[in-house]
Amino acid sequence: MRMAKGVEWALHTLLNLDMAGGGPVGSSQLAQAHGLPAPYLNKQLQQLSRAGLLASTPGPRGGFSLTRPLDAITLLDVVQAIEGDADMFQCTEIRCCGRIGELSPRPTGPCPVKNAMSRAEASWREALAAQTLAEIKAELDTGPVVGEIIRAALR
Amino acid sequence: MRMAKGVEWALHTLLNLDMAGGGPVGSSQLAQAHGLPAPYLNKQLQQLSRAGLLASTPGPRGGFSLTRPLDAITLLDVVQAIEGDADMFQCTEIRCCGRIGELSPRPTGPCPVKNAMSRAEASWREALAAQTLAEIKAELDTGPVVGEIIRAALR
DNA sequence: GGCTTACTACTCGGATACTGCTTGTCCGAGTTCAGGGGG
DNA sequence: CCCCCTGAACTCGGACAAGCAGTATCCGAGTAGTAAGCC
Repeated sequence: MRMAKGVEWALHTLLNLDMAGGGPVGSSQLAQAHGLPAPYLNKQLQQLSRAGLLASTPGPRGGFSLTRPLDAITLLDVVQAIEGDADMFQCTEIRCCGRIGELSPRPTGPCPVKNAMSRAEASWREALAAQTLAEIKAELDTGPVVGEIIRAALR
Repeated sequence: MRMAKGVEWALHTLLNLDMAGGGPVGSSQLAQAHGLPAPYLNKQLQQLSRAGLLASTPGPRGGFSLTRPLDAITLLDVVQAIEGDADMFQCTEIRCCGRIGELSPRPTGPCPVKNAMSRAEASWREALAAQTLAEIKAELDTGPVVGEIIRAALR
């Protein structure tokens, strides 16, 4: 149950894109900024694009750009864009299989085990949705110099 | 980011063991109860045993038995026993790599991205720790007949 | 000199191999029980 | 009749393959910019 690395990459890349100043930035430059494999980062950015977080402009001087400010992007948006929105606990209804399944009457209500796990998962998603990238940027930002450095790294 | 099936298997098996009445039950019988592959379920039960949730008795008439009542077992105990206690978001400190890492001074505090993800994960763990298996059993239990059926399935 | 047009270079986008982990399986060490033999 | 011993069967425990999702990579489609040719 390890989260994909792409989530970490996407989060840092989104923060960098905000610093870049709005213009489109190519995936190779974004990859160089953190020493990531460019083609694979590109794949993740495409998923962010499909989710509506990024806009992609083809051609020279093209690249990816944010579609909305950081305070309108939550951690949940990014996680769902990269990982998908499937539950991490997937009930396979084993209560209906095997000898117990044969001997018991078919259950009517939903599986209580699944319910309990879903409740916990919901509070995780809630916490993710409560965090915007703007808040993270505020923790990260130590001065105007940082912006200059990132803009230089993305050149 | 899919949770291992072993968690679902372990949860149902723990509930069944409680119904069985305290005596040790072999892994093959527990597997037959839900139509699961016996050797692999055995592997999971060993992990529960190492975590202290189960006691294993070897030899004929041996098997696994609960070490404490269901109201002293939380979902978190089971998840940690099967999945391990590693964070699902693992920060690889990419902020220190690539051009940004070279141009920026080495950061002093912890990574804000990691902090934010850890906060969400903590609330997930909190929710897991707040749910005991006894509560799930209460939702599941529809009458004294069910206990009879499960005891019959484990014979 | 200005406009059109063809070309080039650069971007994204999806299709294609590779790796590590989850899943599934097997066989050996240890223990209890049962049965037979002896006292 | 009771006790001891030997054997066998059954259990857990860890070591060994297979499948699949995540990881990494490559090449093609499309577009903007540019430069040359023509009016």
